Amino acid sequence: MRRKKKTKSEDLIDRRKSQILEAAIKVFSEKGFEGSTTKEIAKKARVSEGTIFRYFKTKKEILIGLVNMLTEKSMFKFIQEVEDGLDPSQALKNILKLHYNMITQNYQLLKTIFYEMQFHKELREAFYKEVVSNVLEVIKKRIQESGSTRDDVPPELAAQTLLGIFLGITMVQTMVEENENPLDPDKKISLMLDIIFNGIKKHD
Amino acid sequence: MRRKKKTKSEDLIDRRKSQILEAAIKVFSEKGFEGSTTKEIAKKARVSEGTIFRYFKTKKEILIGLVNMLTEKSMFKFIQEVEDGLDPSQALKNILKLHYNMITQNYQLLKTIFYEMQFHKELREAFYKEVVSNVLEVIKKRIQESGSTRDDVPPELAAQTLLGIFLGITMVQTMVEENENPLDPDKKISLMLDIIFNGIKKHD
Amino acid sequence: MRRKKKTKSEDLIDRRKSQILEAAIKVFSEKGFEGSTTKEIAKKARVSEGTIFRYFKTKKEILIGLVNMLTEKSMFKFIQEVEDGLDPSQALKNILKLHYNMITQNYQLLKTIFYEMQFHKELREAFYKEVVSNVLEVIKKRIQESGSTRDDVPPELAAQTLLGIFLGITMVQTMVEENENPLDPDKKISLMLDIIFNGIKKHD
Amino acid sequence: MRRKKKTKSEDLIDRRKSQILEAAIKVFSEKGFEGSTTKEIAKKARVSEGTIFRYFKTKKEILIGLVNMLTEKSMFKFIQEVEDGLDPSQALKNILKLHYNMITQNYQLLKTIFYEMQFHKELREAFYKEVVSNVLEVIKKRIQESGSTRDDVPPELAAQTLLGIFLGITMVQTMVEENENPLDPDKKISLMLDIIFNGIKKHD
DNA sequence: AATGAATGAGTCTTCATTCAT
DNA sequence: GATGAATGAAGACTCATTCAT
Repeated sequence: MRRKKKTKSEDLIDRRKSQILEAAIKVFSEKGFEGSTTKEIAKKARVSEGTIFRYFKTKKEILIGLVNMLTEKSMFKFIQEVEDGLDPSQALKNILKLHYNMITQNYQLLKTIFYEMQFHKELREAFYKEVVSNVLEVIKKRIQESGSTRDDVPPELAAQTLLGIFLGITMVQTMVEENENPLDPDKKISLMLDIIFNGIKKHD
Repeated sequence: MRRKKKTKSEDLIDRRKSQILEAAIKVFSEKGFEGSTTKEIAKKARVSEGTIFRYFKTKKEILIGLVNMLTEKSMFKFIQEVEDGLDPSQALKNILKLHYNMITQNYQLLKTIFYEMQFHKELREAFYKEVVSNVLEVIKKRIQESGSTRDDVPPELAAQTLLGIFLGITMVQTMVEENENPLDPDKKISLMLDIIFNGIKKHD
Repeated sequence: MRRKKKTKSEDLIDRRKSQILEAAIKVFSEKGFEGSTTKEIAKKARVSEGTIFRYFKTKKEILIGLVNMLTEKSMFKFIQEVEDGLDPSQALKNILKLHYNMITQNYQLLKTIFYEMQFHKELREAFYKEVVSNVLEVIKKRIQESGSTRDDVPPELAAQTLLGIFLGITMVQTMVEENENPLDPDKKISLMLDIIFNGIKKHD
Repeated sequence: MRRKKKTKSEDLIDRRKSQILEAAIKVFSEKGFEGSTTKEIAKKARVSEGTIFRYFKTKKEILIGLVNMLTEKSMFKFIQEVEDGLDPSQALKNILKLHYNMITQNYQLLKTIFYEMQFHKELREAFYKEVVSNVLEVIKKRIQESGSTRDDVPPELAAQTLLGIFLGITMVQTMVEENENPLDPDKKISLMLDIIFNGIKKHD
């Protein structure tokens, strides 16, 4: 109960925090963590610099707040909401498709978070606890229950591989596309999924 | 001949540059680009701060110098030196194994380079020209000449996928391993390769 | 009305700016532009170094701000306020006397501005637009309307000559006086004016 | 004797010094004292930076060396060499014409010297002793012996005025010409001289 | 609670000067 | 004597954080 009931002032606090975090997403996405200034975040959030420090003790805390927001705003949660009844490989495809979009859409921010994780233990822990472990768990479950994966692949590794594949591919593609001509996103994702499921080897 | 013969002073310059770059690798790897100071690099390189700027006009140039070093020191070149006669999938495995080690060993630095690429065009271009395009080319060639890949997978995509898979997996594993127990690297890579070739789907 | 009414914060800004500019006058006058440090200006203005850069984006802007201050504080404007009814040569004398004092009082600063103008286009333009052109215009007008100058002297040249004479004489006198004994300023200016009007040639 | 006889090595020293000073003239003229680097002077003089400091203890000494060179190279001496028999006012005109050219030609350098004099006593003294006092003396003498100047003008002041007039006019003209169209130099100097001799007042 | 002016530690970078070769 | 690599002090400028209003 308590969880859901909030006093007015708590509400206000949350609103202010969100306001700041929304602004931070944009600024961090565009300029990275170090490249962003609290001044700019304040401006974009239409509050004063002082206010920011009322709600977040330090600049770093804003970034951590962002990670928490990611899950609260269920950017990742939806992964668990894919319907259950589906053909497993199709379900996985759906998951991955959504996942792909999410990563694509929040690519800049995620990159910043991923990067800064190296330097800030709190951030690393928050991100792992809030995001990674969930994602891995879901994927793992899906793979297992689909029953269609090879027996010699431990589900953990499969899940990690899957997540890594998506992250990495997205990164590389972003890089490549700036220099070469981009492929049709839909075709691209289909092919990637096909590769993941069937491998690149020719089967006769 | 002339190419290889260097004057004493050229040698010295190179040595100093290396000295600074080696230090920069450590510092950048540990603290990232923005988090590093030229002062600390100087200290670790056991030269004065002024000396750094004799050899690199700006801090950013150090990072670019690092990218060039990566190729010059043939961290990536070896890819082309894998013997030709091998069974193609085995050759690819060898390549990837080496590649994997390289990425693992320089993971922190690569992450920094990848990340900063967003903000520095020169770096982006240098890295793409020196590293990415080469890697992609080699992988593509290998995949093609192996003749064993599916016809419906464009080699470019396959190559990109491969590169991305390795980068992404490495990232995820680094994250995961900090929180869980690491797997045996050899087994891990074998499995990953297997996945890449054969996919995760069960074949009967 | 509105023009003159300033909000409190505008007032404060102006006060801070003035505070810094006053300090800058002293420091620049004493040590020149390059010889001055923002640190010293800050100290003399009793603000932190950071504050300086709140009000002036760069050190150079302080110098430009000084030029604007010169006119805003009507150090030069008064030239136009000399009464009109006077005997023209007397009016000019008054003008020049005031001018002389102003130049003398701000000699060091003016020298710095003059000098740095070589290297900073913005400064050159600001100074020319704000000061020189005005001065020249006024002097020219006065000379013309006095009707008492020779017809073969183009007013522009006469005006330039006048301005130059004062600047140059002030410079030389400053130099000379350090080594020899100074003359009575009033006598000096009278004589100079006389020379300018009547020339150095003996007329019988 | 000793004065004129120089050992070989003294000769060499002088040559090196000249070499450096010639370079310094160019660099200082273009970039001012603070804006110039010993590195650039060294480069232009085709010596190493270290060599510069063999011949001049400090950068400032180069500037002082330049002042001495000015007189030694008789940039100002010629003033005394104007023929004696001439009509006095014509002689003065010649002097001033030469003077004018000299100032014009070395304007940039002189400006730098003038400016830096404020901050360096040694320089100020050197310049006054070597240059100013000479010039003043000559002009004064000329004015006096011409017998054609007004009795109420003390020769010192007349001389100072003259020198100041030329310096100042040159400065102003340089400034003005950048913004407006330049006058024909010959006409300009004639007019200026005329003004100096006859004043700007109309004589009937 | 909110503001935004003020702070000052910390950054990259420059350059006169020194010194080993 | 000459070199030019190395030094390190010093400078302009930035920005997270604080605090008086």
